[in-house]
Amino acid sequence: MIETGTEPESRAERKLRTRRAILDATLELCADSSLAALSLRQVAKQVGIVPTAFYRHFDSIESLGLALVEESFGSLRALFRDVRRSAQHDEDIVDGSIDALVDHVHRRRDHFAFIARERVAGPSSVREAIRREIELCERELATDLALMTGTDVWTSKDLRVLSSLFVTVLVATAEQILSTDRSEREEQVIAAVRTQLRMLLVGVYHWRSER
Amino acid sequence: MIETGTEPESRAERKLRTRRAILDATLELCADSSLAALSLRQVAKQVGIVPTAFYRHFDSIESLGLALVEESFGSLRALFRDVRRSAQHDEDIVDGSIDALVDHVHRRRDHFAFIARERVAGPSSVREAIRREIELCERELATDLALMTGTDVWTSKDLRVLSSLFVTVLVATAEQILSTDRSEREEQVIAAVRTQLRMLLVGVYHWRSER
DNA sequence: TGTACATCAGTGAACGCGCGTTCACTGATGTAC
DNA sequence: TGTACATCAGTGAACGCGCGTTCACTGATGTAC
Repeated sequence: MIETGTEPESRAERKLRTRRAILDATLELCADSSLAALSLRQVAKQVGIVPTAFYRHFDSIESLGLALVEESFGSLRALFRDVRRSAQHDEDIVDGSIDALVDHVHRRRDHFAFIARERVAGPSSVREAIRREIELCERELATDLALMTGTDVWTSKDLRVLSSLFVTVLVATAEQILSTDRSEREEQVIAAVRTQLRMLLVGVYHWRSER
Repeated sequence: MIETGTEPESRAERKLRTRRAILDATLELCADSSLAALSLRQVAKQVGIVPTAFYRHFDSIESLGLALVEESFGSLRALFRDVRRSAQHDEDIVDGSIDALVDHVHRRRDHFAFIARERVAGPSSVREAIRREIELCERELATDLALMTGTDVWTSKDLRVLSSLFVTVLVATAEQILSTDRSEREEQVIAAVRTQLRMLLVGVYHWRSER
């Protein structure tokens, strides 16, 4: 088979491209409102297909939401990987983690905004899916923390509780960065979080688990 | 004027009662979906008035949302008052604060659920109003903390940052309690938060502000 | 106290609009021979 | 390679429905005299 300059697109490829366009259009529209307030027709219009063509890709807006949860947690896992990496290599764990967080929120603002919103306002199946993913992140972080601390001082239960607190602070910080328009204000948010994590680390340093 | 057994209701009183019914109906309907997904007609139907009568009380669903923010922060301020009281009188600040939080979330579940959701998913004016109220809470808490700690050790800036961290944890805890259906799971959440606050307090105890 | 008029919370018909979903279809792409 | 048929992403008309908002209204309550 002789290859011509422009590759013809197969049917499967075209379908994937449309699916991609639906996901992107939904993220874009969700920047303003929540999934629950989004209509199938709005999405179709944004994509440039007829409303009924939507059904070739998703059953409903809700199942589209579940697909977006899966996709968005790609970004979040990448963030956690970077935070972990910074904890191992950087001289300052706090600054490294915050830099990673800020960087990821800026780069995939759409994913973070989607998760932040649908985490509390989405359809219950979407909320549950997000809750599950966040718990997974907490467990992974607890495993990493176990390697960094002595198990003689920290029980696995306390590690789990600590990692949950870290995740809470990270989520809250991401939300604050998202709702911050002026970059001057963002500097303040970052400085505040830096201090908060330092306070927390002082507590961690002196903590002894009851056993 | 001779008083009869059943007091006749004045026009103003009736109007207030309908307004109350609209606010209650909205809180009830918001338990399932967000304000943005709520229609004026659904609210009117729940109240038992004709859709157009809604306009006698509110311009739009959005201004109704702003009224609910104001009302809901009545509950939250009461919570903060109780947390403050427990901090002064109880032998254990952490347990006292958590008890107050759990109690308030149970008693005004509707208000807390409304704020938790609309804080991120509501119309932008509602989000801003909630943001403002939460900042107010943080400032009040910082003032209280100033009385409890020596200002020689804590700068006012650090107190503000610390109170922001406390509020973040309280908000996250309220959200977790709200999304917890089984009471067994709630016990776990409470136990985890208790440990988290203790870790944080250890940090606070050893903290020295840079100056 | 009685009367005449003003106020205004709530009514009900009507409007044009966007919604999700159905259905039969088109025509390019893929496959079997 | 050529042909005949199958697949299926996307089309377009149509449906009944709930939406926000307009408008003229009703009739009980309130007020001025």
